[in-house]
Parts: sequence; structure tokens; C-alpha cells
Amino acid sequence: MSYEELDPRKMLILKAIIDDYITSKEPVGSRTIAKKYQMGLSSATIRNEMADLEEMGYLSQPHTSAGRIPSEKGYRLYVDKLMTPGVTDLKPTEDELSEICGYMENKIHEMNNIVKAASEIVSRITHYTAIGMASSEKKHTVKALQIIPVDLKKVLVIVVLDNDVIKNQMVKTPDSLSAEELSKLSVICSNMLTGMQADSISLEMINEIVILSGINRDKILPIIDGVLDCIKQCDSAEIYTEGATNLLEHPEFNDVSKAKSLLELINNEEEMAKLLQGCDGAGAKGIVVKIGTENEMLEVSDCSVVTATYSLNGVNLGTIGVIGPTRMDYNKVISALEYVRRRMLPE
Amino acid sequence: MSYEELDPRKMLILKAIIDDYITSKEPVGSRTIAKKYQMGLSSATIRNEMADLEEMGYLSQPHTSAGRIPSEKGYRLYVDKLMTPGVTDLKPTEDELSEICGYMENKIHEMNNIVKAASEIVSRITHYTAIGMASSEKKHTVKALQIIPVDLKKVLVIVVLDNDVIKNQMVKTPDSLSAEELSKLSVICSNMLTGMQADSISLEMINEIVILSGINRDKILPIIDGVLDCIKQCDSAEIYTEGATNLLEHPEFNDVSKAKSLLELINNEEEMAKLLQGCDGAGAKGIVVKIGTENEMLEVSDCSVVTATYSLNGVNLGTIGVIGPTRMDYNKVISALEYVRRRMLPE
DNA sequence: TGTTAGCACTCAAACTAAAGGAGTGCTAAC
DNA sequence: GTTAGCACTCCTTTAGTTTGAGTGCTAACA
Repeated sequence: MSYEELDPRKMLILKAIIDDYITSKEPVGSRTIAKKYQMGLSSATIRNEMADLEEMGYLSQPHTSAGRIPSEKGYRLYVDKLMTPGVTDLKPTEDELSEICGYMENKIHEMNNIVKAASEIVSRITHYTAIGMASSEKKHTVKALQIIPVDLKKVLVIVVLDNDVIKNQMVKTPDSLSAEELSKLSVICSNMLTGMQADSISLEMINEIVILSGINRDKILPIIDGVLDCIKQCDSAEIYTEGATNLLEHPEFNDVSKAKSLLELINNEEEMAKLLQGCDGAGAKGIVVKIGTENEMLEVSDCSVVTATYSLNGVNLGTIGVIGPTRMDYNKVISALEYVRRRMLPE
Repeated sequence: MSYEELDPRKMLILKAIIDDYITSKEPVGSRTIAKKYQMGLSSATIRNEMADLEEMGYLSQPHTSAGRIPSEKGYRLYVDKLMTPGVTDLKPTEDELSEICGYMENKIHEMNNIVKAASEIVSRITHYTAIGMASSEKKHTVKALQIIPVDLKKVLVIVVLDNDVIKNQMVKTPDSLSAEELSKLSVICSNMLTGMQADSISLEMINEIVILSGINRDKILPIIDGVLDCIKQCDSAEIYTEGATNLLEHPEFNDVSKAKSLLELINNEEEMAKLLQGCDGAGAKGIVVKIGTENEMLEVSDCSVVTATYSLNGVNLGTIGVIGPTRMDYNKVISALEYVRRRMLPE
């Protein structure tokens, strides 16, 4: 799609309209633009330009005697070219930021939860809903592994991945194993599986573990099962949802049934994983904006989703997505996601 | 409060009114009662009785020409004496039950999550919001403890409590410790702290651990800190919220701002812990019903909260609470909580 | 004395009509 | 190319009207 058709003045007017609509939440008329955004033109002229912009598909009218609202195409152009980029809009929230900073410092060293903490911050800054997904690339490897006796018939399996995600599982053992047997098994498993990827663990390796341990097969199979379960779990992404109720603040969700279906979607981790994964295309600075029906998911077809993927040295750390009405403050959202990147990555 | 003032017929009529209101969600008039609930009386007679019941405070009228709705006092009597107790209302959902049974079987052996699974079931059966709280009695003791090296500068601390709740924490170590030092420290900590209650760990004991280990104090203090953190964490209850969006199904929350404030409350774990703890009074079968303003929390003063505490051999396993409009199907909710008790406790 | 039929009365909700106003499109003049 | 002016549209608000479910009261009845 090329935008050459648009002369600079039209762009300016379109930008003014969208800026205004984003803050006012009301269809904006020609008089408003002529007055508020001093551009030395009368409302009649603006009116003519608006008619042009509508014909080109950048604006639409709810009804004949109403002002104009941006179309998806309008938002698209706005996000791509028009928007005053970067910090500008974040400034008024500087106080919020500092309030939040301290909070983040506390959380940041619980490595497991960086993404959660970051999502919370984004949600708080933007007042939209933030979804965080810790990276779930299959290429993670086992970094540490331990089997701990808990009581006579129970054993705890712990796996730490190379991204410091921790998984554990309690396993009931059919027969009790001695502490020596267990610690031996723990060492063997650790030796065999450390450095392995979840999907590259073969049956042969499991067999080898059983043989090396020299323990009765039936006695330890449940435990090894638990270990594998743990490792597999790591492939299923962790999803953190923050500020879900923020949606209800926006007038486009005044309709309860609409709000309900969206909230239900947001509470559904699988769907959210899909939504965020669908947005992993690089995009400028790793940020992708999907507007309205650009999201293939039907329920969010009147929402926009802005996602940022965070990676360090080529390793994907996670993704944070912001969900809000198509009339969202793209500028603020993108600034927030950038802000979090700056705080997250130097570490 | 005594109910002697009410003759049997008044009770019957009150019960009919409340039954009807619970299902119809509409103020109920005298004609409805006379027709639907065959009791050989004309609407005029019912009308007289209703006027009496209103005077006594069991009913109220939204406006003069509307039917009656139950007052809190009315619900109270209904729950205490009138309600046809037990299974009755659960029958129609027998198919839901069996659908859910299989699901539960899968979850039940993840011991950590019994309460979560149970809450989910309750929420699904009742279509209200269920809040589960795993027991957080301070009297839990440490059952197993282990310190695992993860990489040069990181160590994972794991604590298992006697109720099989697992806590872990990643700790950054200022200086790297050798594997031998760590395993020694792990064994010492385990010996010293196993069987201890969270709040009975003294500074002397920590000192002793440091001395016994023979390692430089500064090197291991962060780790011991992590261990204590872990143990302390166990005192803060785990809260599981299931079916929060179900609230939006009920007409009393058609007002978005009302719904929002309630949803925010429900998402607030501390508040929910307070709410459930406030309801731990024994009550018949461990079930407590708080109607409207009987909840001291302002935001739920037009809701009812039904809580069930589950305990085995005197040990408190957890609490599940159901939140819904005062006009909730108490019968169904109580049945569901009882059902879950039956499935949970034999285990 | 308790029950019931009948009737006047009340009041929210649903519908209708009219007024108000924000905003447009078009035309004609600058 | 820009602008003032004006007729026109159509949503929103307000006020007035109708409808109907439900009540309270009274008088008659068993």
C-alpha cells in the first residue's frame, strides 16, 4: 500500500483528527479541527479535505450529521507514518513511572517473574490490559535437575531451565526408595539430562537411566515420568494477564455482553498464547501493531493489539501484548513497551 | 432472632416467593404465587399475607405497584429454615457433574492444586465465581528443604511444607560457592529446619547454621535469607479465582461500573483472603452463608458469600467461597460445595 | 373470623412526538 | 483554492401518553 496519494496537508488534518478522537472518544467535526489545531484554514476547507479523506477510506462517518472517526486504514497510516513518535506522550505520566520504578526493583530479581512484573507495569502506565508471555521456545535446555525425597511415598522433582524458569512436580512413588537410591537417581538424571532440549530426550536415554541406576524399573519409572513431565511443562508458555478490568473503563465496552466475551477470551491462556504468537513478526524495534480485523481472532476484531518481543543476544525472553479498543493511545502504549524494554534488557 | 411469629402458611408463602424470585429474577406478585404454587388460596389472600410479611421485614417492594422481593432478613430465614435442603437442585446438573468428574481426576493428583481444581468445579457447577484458598495456618512445618546449584552465581532454594505445598526461590550469590559447600549447607539447613514452624525460626538458629557450615558468613547469608523468605512465603495464602466473568451473566451487574469495582475486588488477593478468613466460623457442616451487609466488606454488601472450610482429621485443608448476587441459588451453591467435599475428603 | 371477588389506584416501562443542536454538503462569492 | 452562508440530516434529549402488572381496600360470602 502506498500513501503517495496524500498531500502533506491532508496528512496533517488526518493526524489532527485521529489525535483528537483518541483523547475525546467522540466523532470529530470540522469546526473542532479548525479551532483547536490552528492550521490557518476555515472549517469549510477542512470539511472538503475530510470528504476527500473519507472517499479515500481513511475516515468514516457513523451517520450523515456526525463528525468523522478514523477507519482501520486511517489508524494504520497513523501508526506507520503520522504519529509523533516516542517519548512525547509518556512525559505526563513521569510521576506514575517513578512510583512504579521502586515496585519493579523489588520484583525484578525474582527472575522467574520479570515478564509478569513488566506486564504489570505496562498495564499500569497505559491503563489497558497487558498480557505477558514468558518465552516458550522449544530450544530451552535443562540447566539443573534434582530429585528430593519428601516423605516415604512422595518425591519432589525440580527442573531449572537455562532461562531460569523453575518447574516442579510432586510424584507419588509406589514403593519407597532409600535416600541413597534417590540421590543416585538424581545424580544420574542430572548428568544425562542437563543441557538437553525438551524434545530431544529419547526413549533410549530413559532406558539408560534405568539401567545405570540399577534400581527396579517399576520402582523408578513414575519418578522419571515426573521428570519428563516437568521438562515438557516448560514448553507450555506461562501467561500473565494484568489489568483485565481496565477494559471496562473504556466506553466501547459499555455493553456488558461484549465485555464479557472479551474478558473470557483474555482469561483463556491458550487463546492468548495464540494471539501473542501470531504477532511475532519482527516489525520496527520488535513492536507489532495489529489494528482491528488485522487480528485474525474474531473476538478482538474491534480491538487493537500491540505486541513487543524482548530478546537479549538473540535469545527470546518473552512477549508483552497490550489489548485495547482500536481507538487506543498507540503512542503511549508503544512508549510504555519501549520503556519496559530499556529497564529490562540492561538488567 | 426467633421466627415463632411466623405461622406455617406464611413460611410456605415466603418460601414460594423466594424460590420464584431466585429463578425468575423478577419481583414476584401475588397472582404468580397463587397460580404457580398451588396452595388453594386466592391471590387476594396471598396479598394479605404478603403485606404482613413485608411489615415483618421479610419482603420489600421496589415500588408500590411492583411485586415483592425478599429482604436480607427474608433470605436469612430462607437459608436457615425454609430452603429444601440438599441434593434436590443439583440433580438437573448431573450431566455437568459427570463431564467435570473426569476433568477432576486428572487434576486431583497434583496435590498442590486440589483447592484450585475444586474451585473450578464449584464455579462451573454453580455459574458463580468461586474463590479457593489453600490453607495458610501458621502451624505448617517444613517437611523437606534443599539448595541446588544452578549456575556459578545462582542457587535455587526449595522448601516443601507438611501439606505438600512447594515454594522455591532463585537466589543470586555474591561469590560462587563450591558444590561441596552448597550440599553441606543444604544438609545443615535441612537438619536444622525440618519440622520447624515458620514463625519459630530464631536468629540463634541461623547463627548456628552459619557456624556449623564453617563458611564465610557474607557468602551464605543471602542464601539463608532466601530460605527464610521461602518459608515465610508459605504463610501467605494461595488464592485461586475461577469464573470471575460469570458475574457479568447476572442482571444485577449490568451496570459496568458496579461490575468493574467488584471484579477489581475479586482480583485482589489480599482482599479475598480477608473475605474468606472472615467466614471461618464453624457453621453447620463447615458452611457459612453471609448475606448482603452481613459481609463487612462494603463492595460486596449487595452480594452473598457462601464459604466452605474443608478439613481432614482436624487439619484445615482450605476454604472455598462462592460470590454471587444476594439473589443466588443458595441450594445449588451449598450442594456444590458439599459435593466437592465428598469428592475431596475421602481421597 | 378467615377468604375471596371486584374495583380504584399507582407507577415503572414502553412508546410517541416535538424540539434542539452538532455537523455536513453544496453553492456562490472572494 | 478558500471561505461564508444556508438548507438539510439525523441523533439526542425532553416531555407527554399509554399500557399493564400489581397493589390495597372494601364488601360480600362461608
